[in-house]
Amino acid sequence: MTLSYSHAHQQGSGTTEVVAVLVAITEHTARVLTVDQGKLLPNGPLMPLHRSLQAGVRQWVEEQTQQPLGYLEQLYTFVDTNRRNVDGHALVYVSYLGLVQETQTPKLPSQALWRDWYDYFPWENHLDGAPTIITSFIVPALLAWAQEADDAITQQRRRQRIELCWGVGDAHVLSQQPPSLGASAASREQLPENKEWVAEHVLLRYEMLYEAGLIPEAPSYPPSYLANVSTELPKNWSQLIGEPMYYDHRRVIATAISRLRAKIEYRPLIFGLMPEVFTLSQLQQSVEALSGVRLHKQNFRRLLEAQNLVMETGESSSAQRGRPAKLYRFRHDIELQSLLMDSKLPKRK
Amino acid sequence: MTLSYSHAHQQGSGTTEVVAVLVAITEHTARVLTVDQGKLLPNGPLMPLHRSLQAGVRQWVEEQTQQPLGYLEQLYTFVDTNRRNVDGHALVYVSYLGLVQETQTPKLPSQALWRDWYDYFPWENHLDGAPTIITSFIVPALLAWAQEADDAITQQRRRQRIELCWGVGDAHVLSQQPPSLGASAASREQLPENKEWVAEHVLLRYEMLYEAGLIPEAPSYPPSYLANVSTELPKNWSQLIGEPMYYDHRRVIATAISRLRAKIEYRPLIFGLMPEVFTLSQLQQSVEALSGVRLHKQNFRRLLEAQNLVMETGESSSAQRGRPAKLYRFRHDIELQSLLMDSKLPKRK
DNA sequence: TATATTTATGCTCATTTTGAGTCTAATAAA
DNA sequence: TTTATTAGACTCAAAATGAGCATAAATATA
Repeated sequence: MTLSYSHAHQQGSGTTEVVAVLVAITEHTARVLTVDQGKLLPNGPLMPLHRSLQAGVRQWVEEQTQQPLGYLEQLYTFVDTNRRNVDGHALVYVSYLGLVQETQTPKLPSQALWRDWYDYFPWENHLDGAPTIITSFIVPALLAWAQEADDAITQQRRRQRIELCWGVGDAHVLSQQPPSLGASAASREQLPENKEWVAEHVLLRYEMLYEAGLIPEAPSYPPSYLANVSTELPKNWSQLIGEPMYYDHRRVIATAISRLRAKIEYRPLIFGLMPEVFTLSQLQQSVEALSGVRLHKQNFRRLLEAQNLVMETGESSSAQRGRPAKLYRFRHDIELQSLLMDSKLPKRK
Repeated sequence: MTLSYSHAHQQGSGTTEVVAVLVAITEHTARVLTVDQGKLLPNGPLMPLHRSLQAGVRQWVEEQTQQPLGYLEQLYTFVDTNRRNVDGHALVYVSYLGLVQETQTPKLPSQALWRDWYDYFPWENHLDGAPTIITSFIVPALLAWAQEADDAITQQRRRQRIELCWGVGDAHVLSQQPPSLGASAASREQLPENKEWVAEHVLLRYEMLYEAGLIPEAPSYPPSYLANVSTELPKNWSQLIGEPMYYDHRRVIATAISRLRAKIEYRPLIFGLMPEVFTLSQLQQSVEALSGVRLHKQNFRRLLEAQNLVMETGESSSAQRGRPAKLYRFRHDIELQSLLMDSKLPKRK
């Protein structure tokens, strides 16, 4: 692991760093801003001159990325015991989620780069259905990991976790359930009867892969237990499993996506990512880009209308092929309400 | 402000501290564990030997309070620029929420003390209806604060915030709306028509009081703007507004209550606060103690049943006066599911 | 020009969830 | 035995949800 310019400061006396996950949506794609060839998030030490953590984040982000950032929210605080200051104190880093409007993407410095966030989490993109990698490789590998546990209770618990996190059908099925009595009826029930995919469990899924040693950042990667069972990682596993990052920055992104996907369901955060005017379809596509799943169009509109968050501009857009869409803007007069009010989104289509 | 034993360590080179809000429910009352005469939360510096933040919290809490703690979750990270180490770095403190089971309350050291959390937030207890202090003092004082703003827009925004945070009737009413055309119909609508009290907005409410300079911790306390208007704080304001704490520890508790009230709606956190066996009424009372509002009994039970989180023990309890209640215990076989599954609670009665 | 294709938008309908009420059961205290 | 009190079963209307059909207004293509 090479030390990049952006964290060469770790030699000093400070032990606190801020790290930002900046999110924007361009071309219907959710992106995060990275530095150092996509291997790091914008970051910097908290310094005595900073009057708050937010101030520290804003200063470093603007310096490293020339990006004006609007909404900013604290995510989580990590400790990295592998990086210590001169006194032996471990590095503490406080992560933030920031939202950037599509239009506000000016000249970036050479080190900064917007990356599709699914480059880091390929399994989280269900816009065109569930990725095949889940059922073909991830779940089998995880089941091997479950089987590798010492006691039967841990094994069962791991299988349950796999089931709930990855929305796969009965874990019993996948873990060789003995053929039951009513053969015909039973085999019907053993069809790939998928459970629910919960979009906001991004962090749980990442942490499970990490724990199982299936991603390069994990200390136990590559996993040794696969040798004991019939499962095997494919040759191109390192591509399939997404791009690795330095330190735990990929986990920080997972935290950000989780938070964003969860919060967008009941707070109109999407405000912070849209341009001034937009069509309802664009709005929906943006939400879909974040959540990674398709939504039911009519219900999406019904909910929007009920919440009274947007207003027609009177104009319409013929940018697309079919019938021109009305243009809308957010109602800034209810800005404050929107921060407090619950505002739900429809379930997936 | 006196320096207590528990933070005499601030002279060293470390800049990171952990602070814990430990919550327990005893006698149907939600309590937090405090040290230093109820003026501080258990806290301690993060040291090089700690392998994680959690480890640091557990070590300090157990040392200062002899309290075994189960569930532990990170809350928020603050910076205190008033406290700095020898190198001039501001103190960073990471706060945690911990849940303690009622039964596990052993001998406390002399400095540790369980306190009713509504001692610090009297306005948050709506178990016997909305406290009179809200409409009689808090809201009038806040409206005076709104009026004190420079421009009309800020004034209106503040009134909106007050309305949404405190569930008071139309801000128009309280802020002298000009008499409308249909006098009789209008006066009807201007009755104390209460809006919704949102239990989980604890932090927003605390921060508004802080911003308005109405609580002792605020730098601008006591507020000067009250002289300009007819409103006046009562003599015993300092008692009415709850007990102050050192630093921002009261804000940390507000953060904890907010998180707990919000999360209990969709995660069965209440697990971590109950004894092994309990009646459904006890369970409901515990939830009510946390949320500060009464719940609809029948709907509470319906929801519990739907989620299948508890099972009958077969026995029943005649501890109370009326009909004996069946005893239940949590289903530990679905422990993991419960961490993931959504589990909602009914709205208030 | 006619027709298929796209996209936007309005409307319906069955089902589930929610809020709130009534009624019965089983005990202790009076 | 009566009364107060708490537990717990059942009902019902209103609202929210998930999923579909139908129509409108444009573009692309035959």
